[in-house]
Amino acid sequence: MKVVLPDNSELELPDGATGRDAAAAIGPKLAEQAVLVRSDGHVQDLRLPLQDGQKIQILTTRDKDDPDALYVLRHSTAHLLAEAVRRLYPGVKIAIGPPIENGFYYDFDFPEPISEADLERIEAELLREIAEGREWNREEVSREEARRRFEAEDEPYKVELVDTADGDISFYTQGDFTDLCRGPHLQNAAPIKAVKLTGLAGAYWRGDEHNKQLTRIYGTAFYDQADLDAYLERLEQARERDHRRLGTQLDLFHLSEHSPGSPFWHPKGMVIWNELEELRRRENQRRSYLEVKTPLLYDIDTYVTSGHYDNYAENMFFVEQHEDEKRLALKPMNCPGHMLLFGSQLRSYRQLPMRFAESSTLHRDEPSGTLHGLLRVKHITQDDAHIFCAPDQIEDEIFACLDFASYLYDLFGMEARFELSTRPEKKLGTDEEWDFTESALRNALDRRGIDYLVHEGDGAFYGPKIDLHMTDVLGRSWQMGTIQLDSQMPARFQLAYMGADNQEHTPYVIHRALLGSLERFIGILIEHYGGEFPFWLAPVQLLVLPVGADHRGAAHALADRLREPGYRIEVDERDDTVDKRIRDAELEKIPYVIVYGDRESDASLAIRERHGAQSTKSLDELLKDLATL
RNA sequence: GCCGACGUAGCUCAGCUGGUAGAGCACUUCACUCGUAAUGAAGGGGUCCCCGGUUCGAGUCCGGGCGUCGGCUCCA
Repeated sequence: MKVVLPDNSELELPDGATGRDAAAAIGPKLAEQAVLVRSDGHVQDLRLPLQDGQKIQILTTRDKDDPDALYVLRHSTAHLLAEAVRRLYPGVKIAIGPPIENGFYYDFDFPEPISEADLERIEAELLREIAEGREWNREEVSREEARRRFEAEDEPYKVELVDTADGDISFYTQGDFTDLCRGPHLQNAAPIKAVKLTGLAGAYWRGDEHNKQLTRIYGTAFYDQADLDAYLERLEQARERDHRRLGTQLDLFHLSEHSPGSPFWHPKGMVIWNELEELRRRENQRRSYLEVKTPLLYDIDTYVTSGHYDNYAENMFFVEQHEDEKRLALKPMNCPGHMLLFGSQLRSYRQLPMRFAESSTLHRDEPSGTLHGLLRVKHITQDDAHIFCAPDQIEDEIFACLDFASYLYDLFGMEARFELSTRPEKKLGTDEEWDFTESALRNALDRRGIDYLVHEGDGAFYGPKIDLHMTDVLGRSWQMGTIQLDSQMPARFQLAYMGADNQEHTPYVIHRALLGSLERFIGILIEHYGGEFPFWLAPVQLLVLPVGADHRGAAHALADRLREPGYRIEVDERDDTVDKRIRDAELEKIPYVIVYGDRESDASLAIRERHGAQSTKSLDELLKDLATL
């Protein structure tokens, strides 16, 4: 048989030859360094036979940055971790240990809890294994055989995995440790040149909080110590951009135990907030949204009608009342208020689509342990809107929302990921209704030319949705905007509009927030820009820096001239050196510094941009240039 | 909510096996009046997260609570 190599040459091999045989046929060095076979984008274990005519690429330890090569390396390291843990902690049960982005983990059920201090000795044991040398052997076994072996070893999690695994079952063995695994794996442990155990966490078996919580050990591995060092260095740099750090450094906001999950916005942070609010208001207005304001508190009956009382009560804040008063709760979402507003008058089909926009404050009592800087808060302000429309208007309205969202994210140079979630198992409405609403969303996405992921079964019980996701500086994904189609809530509130047929009809409603919560959006925005906001968002846009005390008067006069058209400008007349004040302006990430001394006049200003680029401009030129930003 | 860690000056952090708290930056004052990333000196500043316990004595040890961080689950 023949296989095709990356340069399109053909390699003649005996029938049944494996990837390793192919590597050996090419050269002994390649055979030694090979880590896996890649074929049409799929990874394949070196130990598996090749097919006649198969196109193959043999990855080696030299492909040290290749994601597939790293994946295999880390997968094998996870097995070594399990071997080490089992040796050090008799009675431990092993669960599952896959490679993940940037590393791997393995889940264990320890007889006694362990703490981070244990990681050190586990890591030492793991390194010892590598130094000692390990080779992996692959074998295929029957389901019965696999089950028998894990039962004999008293590994209940593995037994469960065998029972639910589909396809053939394979085992990988290194040293005296055998694990159920699909592979592929390294030939031996020699290529693992750098390992670090990075963390310890609880994780529910099979990701279900009703199951037992296991102990997860995270780690990472590389083909080269320098790559591990570089990775840790990158992590350190990412922390520099963390919005929590920058929020303090740039004096934008702070969080306090006096009100967990509710940011205190400082004057400079508020500038960004207000600019976003202005953007929201202006763009909503351009798209015929109608701004409204609805109450923060509602009686329980309202939440019973909306369904929040039954489905969301544990996330809501209830207000203590005098005994003779109605019980009230803070709104966790704007929809009930907008339903009541729509229902307060008789509506005609001629008014549809009717788009109510509001960005008032929402409160959600998030589970402790889930709060996270600005990215997960209890005090939420969405750029929210509810669009009431007739069935034949849904697709166009969804399209317009998608278009609007793309406009906003483009404005910031952000790339959001779009994700469509379809009907869940527990749902209201018929399959025909879901067919109709899901296809409206898909059509709108396709028409707008948006690539999207599909999460089958992840929709809300009342309708399908499209979510927008962004990634924070540490690689974690956060939901930003959401566009949800709902046929249930209008009916629950008995909303109706008079149709052309003089009959009452129930409108559909689209719940949509595009930036999502302003708190979260600003958090992501801070990290996106690393604190270096574009001119229009910068809390302080220009700083005038008088060289000596004699120049203070002129500096203030200049600042007044620039403040007039609305620019945010400050004068730094502290008794410090120019160097010192330049440095502070740089740390504050102010876009423009104007140094003003004996050499300057309105006809000739010394402008310094962030990072040091200098130029000379007249005041008129400067004003003209700023107007284009 | 769950697992693990952490909580010391405005910020970043040090404080060994228990003996009554420290640095850098920031702040104030003084001198210097300065040309594109830190001028020098002096000074002020702390219920060591909270409550309880052990102890002659707790920032340090133990228990509980609150908050934060890394994950899990859940969510914008």
